[in-house]
Amino acid sequence: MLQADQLKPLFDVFNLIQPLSFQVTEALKPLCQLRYFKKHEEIQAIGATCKTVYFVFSGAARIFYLKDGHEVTEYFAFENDLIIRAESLFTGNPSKKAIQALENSNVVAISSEALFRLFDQYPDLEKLFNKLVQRSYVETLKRLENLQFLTAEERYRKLLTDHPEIIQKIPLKYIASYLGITQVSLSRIRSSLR
Amino acid sequence: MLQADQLKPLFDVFNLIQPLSFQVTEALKPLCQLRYFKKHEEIQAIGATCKTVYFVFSGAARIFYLKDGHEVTEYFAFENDLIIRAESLFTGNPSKKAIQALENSNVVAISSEALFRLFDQYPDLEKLFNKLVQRSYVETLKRLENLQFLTAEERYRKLLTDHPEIIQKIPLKYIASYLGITQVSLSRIRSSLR
DNA sequence: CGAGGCCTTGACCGCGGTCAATGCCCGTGG
DNA sequence: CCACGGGCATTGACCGCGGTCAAGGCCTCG
Repeated sequence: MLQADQLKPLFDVFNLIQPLSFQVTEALKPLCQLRYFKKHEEIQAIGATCKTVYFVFSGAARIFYLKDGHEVTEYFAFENDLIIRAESLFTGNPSKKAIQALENSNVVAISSEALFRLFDQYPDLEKLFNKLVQRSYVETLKRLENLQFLTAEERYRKLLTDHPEIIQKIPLKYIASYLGITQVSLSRIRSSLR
Repeated sequence: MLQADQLKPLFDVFNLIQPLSFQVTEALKPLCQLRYFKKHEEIQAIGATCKTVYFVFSGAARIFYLKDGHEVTEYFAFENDLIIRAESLFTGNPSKKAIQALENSNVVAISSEALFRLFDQYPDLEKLFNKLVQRSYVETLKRLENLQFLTAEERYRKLLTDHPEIIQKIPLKYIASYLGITQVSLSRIRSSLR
């Protein structure tokens, strides 16, 4: 079970995005399940409909899907990052994507149904959720621009400056498909930069 | 000025996404400005901060930006489609993107500030807006997947089946950059399919 | 110490880019 | 009405980025 203030760091982040009253915070806490996953463990499987909103509490995770038999990584999440498979959560369709722990991780899991049920009572909670979604959307738009008109090398350099934590902590094979290239090409790009 | 029920078709679409009470509808109407743009006319210029939510009432429009001196099309909007430059509207930063009419078009323009001010009073209006944003987000995710791991030809074929209206109505030079390729390559792809 | 996963490197090739010439369509003015 | 000009699409020649296939080195872990 949750200890009294175990979730405080996460709630502090929420408050920076959308100030939450004491009441809202107390209503949200019981929905937060802290779950532990070992490195490489599956947090959600391909084919499940997304009915849970996750936050990385400690560790790291990724969203990936299968394309012609090999894995394509779509998103990396670190501490306090939101993880949703929007194309399933917002449509109700089963997701083709899986969520996997990349390190031993603690993850906060919130039932989306229970969360959404609180929205009428606590508009600020709805606002928080929507602001988080908006941030994800803006991030996705940036990635789209990069994929649309940068070379593989430019995309790698941009990742180096914008998200050095990814380069440091994540195996190259996952980074390659995230950048839209093969492991082999990424390896060549890296060696050409030295 | 707006005639009595001129906006009805658009509001009908809204109601399918999120049912709106008579009161909400009446509160929203005064915010809706119907504006006319000629083909090729600029609806919003590059550099402006996005403070307006647009809907295409009739006609067509696109969002584009400049990359190394030439235009990259990011989005096409047709009847009843939402147009926002999310990366500016949600961050408050000036947008590097422009909105342009592709045909003689009627566009519904809503001040985002005025709209957001109604949200506390009319939660259903906020829900409608957020559902529209969620749809845009899901669309963007799909485009990202396509760009990440389909060939140019596969992306073109997908556009043919998913959005034939784009192929029919939009000049190829705009479609090319939307697909992440050059006009020349698109031309070759098209000829190879016959 | 062996097995397997991850990264690197080499050889080769094809998709899509650039540059440039040509054709086509359409609006404008003589 | 035709002549001209400009924008859009097509086509050809050429090239380089990034893909595939395969071999080899290096860790980690059993």
